Amino acid sequence: MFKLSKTTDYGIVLMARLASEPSPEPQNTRELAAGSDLPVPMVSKILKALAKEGLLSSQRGAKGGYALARDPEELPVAEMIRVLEGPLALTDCAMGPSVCSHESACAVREPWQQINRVVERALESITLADLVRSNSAGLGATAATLQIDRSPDPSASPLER
Amino acid sequence: MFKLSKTTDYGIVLMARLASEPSPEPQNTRELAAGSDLPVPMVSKILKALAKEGLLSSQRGAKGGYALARDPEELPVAEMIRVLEGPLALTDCAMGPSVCSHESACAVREPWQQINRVVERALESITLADLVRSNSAGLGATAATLQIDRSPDPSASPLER
DNA sequence: TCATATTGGACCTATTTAGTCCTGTATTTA
DNA sequence: TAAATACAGGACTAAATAGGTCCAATATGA
Repeated sequence: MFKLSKTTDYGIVLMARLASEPSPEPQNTRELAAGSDLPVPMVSKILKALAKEGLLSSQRGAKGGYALARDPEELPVAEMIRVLEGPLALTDCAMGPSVCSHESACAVREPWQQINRVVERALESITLADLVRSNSAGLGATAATLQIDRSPDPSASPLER
Repeated sequence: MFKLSKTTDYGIVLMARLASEPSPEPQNTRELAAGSDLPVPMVSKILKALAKEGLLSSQRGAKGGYALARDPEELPVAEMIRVLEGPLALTDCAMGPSVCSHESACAVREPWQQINRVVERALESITLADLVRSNSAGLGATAATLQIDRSPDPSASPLER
């Protein structure tokens, strides 16, 4: 259905919550679940995954919990999706060579990879910090606009990475 | 897994094939399946769906088959995805109001909708004609670059719709 | 030592996806 | 008009994935 899984959706919500309430104390699973109105076991599973992949730091035992392991400004949405969802590939051929069996005969491989890059770059350019910022303040006013630049000179795009 | 279904993938490949070999004669299911190295029943199912939604015109009987119903220049990738895959919504909240039960409590609804718009616009700006063009010729050289424009003045984006 | 919390894993179920098959109907051609 | 061709519209199945639960083990603080 071309949408993110609940796991990813919830995961990003949880990360955003951690980013919006910065505190030295880690927050535990129950607190986070309650604050987001999500089932505890599900939240637990997701937090474990995020910690395993290094996006969260975890502390065990009493007073333990989870905290952001990285600067929200430096954590793109794309990376959270990759961790929770797998590689960012709209089609098989975007994952790499010789993944798709129809590769050699396929007429639209090139353009698909291009589309994939466009989407990926969009998700790469938005950080966790952007998510919580636009919420509390009003970045909603500064609309994010997209443009596909077909000019051969890529230096025209200031945000290109 | 944040990727398109096979149905959508195959569907766009088939559309591209029809666009790249423009002919007054409609092409039938078997021809299209053979040319794309895909199973006939699957191709049949997809073509039926595309015809039902008005993206292909169909002709029954001997010498029948399918043909493009619309100008490839005016057919964005986004629309093909919508027809085959459903609404273009990365998260529930992007589909519309009161679809997601967590809506009122959710802290990241706004930014998600923004991200969704960015991706959607990217897919909206690439047409079926672009797909077949970049293949045969070499639009691969004219790299599609993306930029998220955070300036409050949207008139800076020439391709904005 | 006890209560608290993460870790790692197994496990189950409902939904979706991919793919097949069959019957009916329209159209062309001989 | 009869036969062959090809789409239309279903129902149907198997496999994969997603969503969600639960438990035993380990680490930590009081």
